Amino acid sequence: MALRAAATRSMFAGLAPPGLRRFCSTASANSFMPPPIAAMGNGEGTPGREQAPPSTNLFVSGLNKRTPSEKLREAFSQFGRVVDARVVTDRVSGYSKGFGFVRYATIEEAEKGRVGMDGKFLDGWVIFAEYARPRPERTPPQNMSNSNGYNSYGRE
DNA sequence: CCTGAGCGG
Repeated sequence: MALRAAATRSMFAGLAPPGLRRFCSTASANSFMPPPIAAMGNGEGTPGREQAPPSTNLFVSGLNKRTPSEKLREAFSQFGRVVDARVVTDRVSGYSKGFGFVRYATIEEAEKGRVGMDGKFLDGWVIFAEYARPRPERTPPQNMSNSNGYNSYGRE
C-alpha cells in the first residue's frame, strides 16, 4: 500500500515543527530518538550557559510567531496562577520575536509550570520554559540619583 | 510575507 505512505507524509507535512531540528541535527527524521541530555561531565565549568536562578519570571522560547500572549497565559495557567504573560514583539516590525515571558504568582507555581510546559507543544511548535534572568525593568543599577535606593529588579 | 536562536517596555 503506497497510499498509506503518502497519507502519512501529508499528515506530517501539515504540522512539522522545524524546532525539532534542534534535537537532532544529523539524525533521520524517521527515527524517534530521545534528546541528548547534554554531557554532564563538565561539573561547573560552563559559564555563560548557566541557567538563571529560580524566580517567578519564566522565559519561554520556541514559541510560534503567531502565538498571542493570551495563548501563552492560557497554556501556562494550567499549572499555576499566571500574573503576567507577554509575548515579546518587535517595535519596528510589530511581529513576535518567537519568545515570551510568563510571570507566576509564586515560585512554586513557576516551577510547576516550567517543568510542565517545558518541551510541550504549542501551536505546533516545541516550546522551552526556563527561568528568566534577573533584569532591571526601568532604573538601571547605574547612577543612583534617588536616595531611596529602590531597585526594580524583576526577581520574585 | 516572516524564513527560528534567542532574555522584553
